[in-house]
Amino acid sequence: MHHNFDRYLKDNWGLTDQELGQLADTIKTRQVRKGDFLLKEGEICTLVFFVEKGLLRFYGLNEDGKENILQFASENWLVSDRGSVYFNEPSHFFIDAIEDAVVVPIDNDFMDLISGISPNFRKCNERLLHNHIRHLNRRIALLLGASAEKRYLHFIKLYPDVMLRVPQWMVASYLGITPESLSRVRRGLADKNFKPL
Amino acid sequence: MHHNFDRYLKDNWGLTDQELGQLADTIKTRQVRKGDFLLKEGEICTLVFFVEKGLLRFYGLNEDGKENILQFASENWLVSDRGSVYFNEPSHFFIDAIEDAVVVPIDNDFMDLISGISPNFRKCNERLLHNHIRHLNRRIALLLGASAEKRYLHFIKLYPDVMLRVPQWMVASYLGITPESLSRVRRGLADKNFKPL
DNA sequence: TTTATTTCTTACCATAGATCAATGTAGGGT
DNA sequence: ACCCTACATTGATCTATGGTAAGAAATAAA
Repeated sequence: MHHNFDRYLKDNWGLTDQELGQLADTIKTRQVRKGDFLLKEGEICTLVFFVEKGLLRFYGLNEDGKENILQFASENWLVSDRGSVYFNEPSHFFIDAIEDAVVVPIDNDFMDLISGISPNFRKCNERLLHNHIRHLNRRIALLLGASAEKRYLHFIKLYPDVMLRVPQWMVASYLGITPESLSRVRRGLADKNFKPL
Repeated sequence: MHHNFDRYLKDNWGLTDQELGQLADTIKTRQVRKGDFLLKEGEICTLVFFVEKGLLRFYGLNEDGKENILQFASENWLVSDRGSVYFNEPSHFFIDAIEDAVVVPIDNDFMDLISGISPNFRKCNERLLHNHIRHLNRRIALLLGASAEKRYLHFIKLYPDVMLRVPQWMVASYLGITPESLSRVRRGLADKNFKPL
């Protein structure tokens, strides 16, 4: 089962139905249960994961052992330590499942296969990378210059769906604050009669 | 004068001397004086700048009008709002010169030209993008989980050269703290007999 | 040189967010 | 129903960093 991935290949990587047919056999899915790891610190990340269903997180540990969530990935997102994949280096990060999930693991062979089959795959991939960079830049700008409340408001506007599916302490971790602080931020907003959704 | 850029084309974008010859005419340089802007908020960024000489900064303004420096770029670095270039969107950022500088502006035509000439240009560019993403991820992880002092120590280890060429308040802006705080952090380190360099 | 201008430091106080501890609440399993 | 575990809230206090203001030091300008 990988309908989402098929659609993704068409919409984002510019494959035709016919090209898709050629790949059908090579596409496997992988079941992941809540809490399972797809990547641990120190390992070399060899795969990019497409999220067919469920919700994953990409995070690191700081020196005090606290988790810092860099990215959430729900349906139709990619998640990976691209640096580790590309440079064959041990990763500093973890990937695990927040909900039971189904992912499509994409390895370099598969990438080569696609780029052989589909002429504009490389361009589409480049577009993804640029988009990724754009998001990271925005995130950095917010971390540098915006208060916890502003970052929270930005987050729920950008990822309202994720917001509803992850525990609050993970949102806090993504925002770079403690769960207690996030709770107070929310309280503050509620007092100013702010209505999420 | 663009020796650095020529070497860069060979070392990082895999061009041969011969291929380089074909491009020679199309490569122009641009003088920039301290304080001059290469990009302002609201403009669509159409160029990627290679820094032949000098030092630039890439930064944004938060709602209070405070500058948040996302990146410094000294000799042999690229600087640009890639998101704006790629998606033809108005940029949220500024690029200006911290020192008098010489840059090589790279437009999309030039990119197309290179990718026509050099077979492995696309791969090399992809490598750059991945490297960029890797840096941004590390930066985010630090902003989420490390103290001002840790971030500062990381910065001077990673960019000792930049450290010596920019005013301290810009380093502070890069770290996401005030100049006063950075001054105190440095004092604290000095008291613990920390010796930079 | 003298005078401006910018940058850096220091001292004092303010505040956002952290930490610790207690309580509340909801869902799952038995 | 009960207990258990995970999560969220709240209060009290603490700490890192921010804000302000003043002065020192460096740099540029006159």
